[in-house]
Amino acid sequence: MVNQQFTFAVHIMTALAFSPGKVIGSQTLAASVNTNPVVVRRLLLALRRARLIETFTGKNGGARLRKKPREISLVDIYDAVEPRPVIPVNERKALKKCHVSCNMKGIMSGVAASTEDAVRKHLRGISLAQLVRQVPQPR
Amino acid sequence: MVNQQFTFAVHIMTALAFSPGKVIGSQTLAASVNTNPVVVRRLLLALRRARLIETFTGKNGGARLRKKPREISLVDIYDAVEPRPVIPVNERKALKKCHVSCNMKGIMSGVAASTEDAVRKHLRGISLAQLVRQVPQPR
DNA sequence: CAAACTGTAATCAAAACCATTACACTTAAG
DNA sequence: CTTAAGTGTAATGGTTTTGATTACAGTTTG
Repeated sequence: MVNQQFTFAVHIMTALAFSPGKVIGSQTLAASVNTNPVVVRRLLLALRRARLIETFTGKNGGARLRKKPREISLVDIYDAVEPRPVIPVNERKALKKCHVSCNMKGIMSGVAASTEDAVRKHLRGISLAQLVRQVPQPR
Repeated sequence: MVNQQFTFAVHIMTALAFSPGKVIGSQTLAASVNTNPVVVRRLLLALRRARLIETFTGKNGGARLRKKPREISLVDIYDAVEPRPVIPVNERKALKKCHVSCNMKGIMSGVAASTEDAVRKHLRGISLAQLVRQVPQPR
């Protein structure tokens, strides 16, 4: 399986959205995701850079959403963690005497870019609020 | 990200489409992609399984398209090589006492599936003929 | 001041990828 | 019918990517 950072980040954001206003530590989040607190902290930094959350150091520190779940879409999270492109372009050098080889990089770049757009457009249509709503709420 | 198999396969198919009816060997294709013939042959097998090409063993062997480029879309190639999902779901076991943790797998599965659909739908709209048309034709 | 955190660097191990070697089998051509 | 040129396929190896872990300095609360 490839790069779970996006998956982890969505999990973290859903957890934060599930406890509105509450500051949650990386330890707790890591337990929910079932990974290491350092892995979580690295993602929290990325999410903070994207201004989706704020973090607090020191005792009782942790993270909290900066926007309402309704105002956060999955593309925001996607952009925050900057995963590698869905379709990687072959960067090796082309065979000079081959027309196809010489043009494939440009052609595939187009395919890769439009596919990336399609993914981002799709993710833009899914809000964090929608995901939180799918968690049974026994509160 | 999807691995380069899809990218390689598209390159191979474009090369085959560029020389209609001609049987091309894995050596030649490998040179165009700039990879190893064995890598190409493995992809050719996948493309054959998907009935997109036919292959010939023995001297002057190689591969050839079974359909017109206009009738082959990138999703056909995508399905042939079966890349890993664009969004991997976290398969680890959930933290029992955490509602979010217990439901994330289901929630992310939905996101992953719909994203995969979006990618496939996008690729369905791109034909091999369109790609070949982007190769300058000095013939 | 002590306890509980974050921020961050460094290191490790496992997994994913692709390249490569090797070789049996097939076919075309002389 | 023999040779050259291919495919089909397994096995192995090296590199890169990823995520886990350890370590520790700095921050904040009580």
